[in-house]
Amino acid sequence: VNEDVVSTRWLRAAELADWMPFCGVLLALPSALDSQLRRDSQLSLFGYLILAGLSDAPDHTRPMSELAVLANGSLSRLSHAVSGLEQRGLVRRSADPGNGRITVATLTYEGYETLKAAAPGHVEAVRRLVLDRLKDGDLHTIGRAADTILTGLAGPCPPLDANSTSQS
Amino acid sequence: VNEDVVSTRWLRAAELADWMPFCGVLLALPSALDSQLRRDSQLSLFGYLILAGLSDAPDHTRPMSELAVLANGSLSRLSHAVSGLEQRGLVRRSADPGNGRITVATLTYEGYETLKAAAPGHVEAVRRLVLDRLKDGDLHTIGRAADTILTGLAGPCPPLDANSTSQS
DNA sequence: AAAGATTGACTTTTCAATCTTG
DNA sequence: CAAGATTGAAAAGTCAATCTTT
Repeated sequence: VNEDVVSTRWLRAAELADWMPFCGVLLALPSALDSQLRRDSQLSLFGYLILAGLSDAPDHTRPMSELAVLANGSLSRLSHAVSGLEQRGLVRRSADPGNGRITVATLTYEGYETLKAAAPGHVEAVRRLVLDRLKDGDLHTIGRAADTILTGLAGPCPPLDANSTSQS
Repeated sequence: VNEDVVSTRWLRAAELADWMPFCGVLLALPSALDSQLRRDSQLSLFGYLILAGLSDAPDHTRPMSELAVLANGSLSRLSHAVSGLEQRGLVRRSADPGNGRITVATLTYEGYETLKAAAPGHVEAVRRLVLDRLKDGDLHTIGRAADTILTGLAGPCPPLDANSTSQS
């Protein structure tokens, strides 16, 4: 019993049986949503979230760092992505009048139209791939759980060293 | 009320409130797991899944296409990734004796050792970031739901055209 | 000097084209 | 010609270094 399968050695079988499909969804669902958006709207999922994040804001405008959090990406990733959207005329960048070190991004008219055009297809995909497949109440359970997980993702994940020296 | 926020126009508020954090986890959790593995074990999450997939197989050997499914990636992505692992001596490729068009990947001794060394830290991260934060039963609910979603991800996600012409 | 953001170099992923075997 | 797999070029993402404003 000591030369067990590595991937299962440290997770109990019951945990593993639930973690593995979840992990699969984690890896495969974003790709699927991304593909749909690219195919039907020439927009990445990240790009979509950027436009959506701006559309929610007063004046369709937000500081970059705020937008990065909304779109679940690093500031650097956002900056690169916004450069692309800006070149396509979907977003405009400008310095915040009140604070020179803040850059705000603003949704252009075309950006808004692009988002409006992309939304139905994206939401349809979310329904078809996720919402419609869940049993009643599952979405809510998942939503609450996700909220909790998200909180934990803020802090770093320290390496394990002297503390949990698991026996072999 | 007609110039509503685009991102919320097509999902009911209750759905959105649960979908948004889930979407956040979808985007941010893989990165977090990836970072931990890269930092502590010089392995990507995808690379880890490849090694883990092989470690589960008889003779530590699997056809590429089988491995691609296990690791939740495309064959092309797998091929590139295995090239990297092969150069580092963690995996070996060879033609299947029984069927010349099948390439099988085999875990080397070093690959197995690398996986063994990486596993505790990875599993610890999974616990810390996910499992420990879930309420009793939530993991199982999520696991079942994920299984269902995964099934749906197999088929394509057709574009929406003449069918669901939503009113504005 | 720290916050906010950008940049460039490097790595990873994707997409379409290709190659090889059955 | 279809299945299994690889390749190369282009796109996207990550990381560390940098720049500017406070």
